[in-house]
Amino acid sequence: MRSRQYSREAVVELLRRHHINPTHQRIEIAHALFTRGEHLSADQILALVNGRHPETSKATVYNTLNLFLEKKLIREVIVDPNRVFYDPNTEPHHHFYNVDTGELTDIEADAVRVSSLPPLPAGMETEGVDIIIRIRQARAHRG
Amino acid sequence: MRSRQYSREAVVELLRRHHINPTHQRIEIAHALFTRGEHLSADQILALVNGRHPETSKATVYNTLNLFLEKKLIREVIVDPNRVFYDPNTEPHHHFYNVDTGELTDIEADAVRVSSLPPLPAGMETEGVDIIIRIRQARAHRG
DNA sequence: AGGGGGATTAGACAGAGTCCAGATTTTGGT
DNA sequence: ACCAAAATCTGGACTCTGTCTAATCCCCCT
Repeated sequence: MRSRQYSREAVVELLRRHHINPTHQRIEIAHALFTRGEHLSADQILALVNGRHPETSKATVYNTLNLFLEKKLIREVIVDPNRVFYDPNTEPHHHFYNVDTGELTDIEADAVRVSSLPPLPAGMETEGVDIIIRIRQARAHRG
Repeated sequence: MRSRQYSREAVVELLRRHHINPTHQRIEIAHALFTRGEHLSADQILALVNGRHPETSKATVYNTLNLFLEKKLIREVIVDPNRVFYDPNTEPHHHFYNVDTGELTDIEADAVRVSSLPPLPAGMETEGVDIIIRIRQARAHRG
């Protein structure tokens, strides 16, 4: 998933597979997320897509990201109180969160084993398990 | 931790133990959190504290909660993109998050076992591990 | 060419949280 | 008790993320 290069055609294909009508803006937004392969905030995406001169409005970026979420093309990561990160990697996986820098790093799902999940409340089902390991510069390495 | 009754004196004692100067407002805010024993948002706390007539400003509620966090009297739970929840339980534990209702429920730490933590990036140390199990009404039980 | 529906837009709006400068309370020394 | 200094609290303006709305645009179909 790391920073693979996606052609515009490949992105169109990807959108189609997820039943998303591939418009210009949607292609650009998906392209930004998938070729970067990184966790990006809506703001960062807005900036990326409008690199040289404005092409896509704020409203469209938000609409599109929510559409992508709904169609399960991407995932959201809620870890920073200030903003949501969007993650092009929908495989089950977890995250390191650097509390000093705000940087997010993937942890492969099978690098962590969670045993003995507690019983769910009656009539409930699991939608997903998020594990966030908050890390920081070790004391010995700090000023 | 569930909804124990705290006297004002007990709260003052608690604050002192955490090296927090116990002012009126701080006592009221801590009292609200600890006798409820629940996850509350800043907004909910503001409303609770100002029950009958205004006593504490929004700025003070935010300042105080951040002070409590710093002094590790409480913990924050980041799970809802719209607001932060403050948790009076600082024992290691995890959460069920009902995505339909926004309700948070504790999971005792030893009800979950995480084995084989991946290696941390060099020079980093763990600050904490948050596990959030997102749950919803099971299909069979939905409309 | 004309019409219809989905997509996009700018800008107003909403809500959480921060900042600031002035007012108030607390503290400590005498 | 009194005063000054320090700490705390306050309202209100402000910022930032995200949503809403009404108008416009674009594209396909006939």
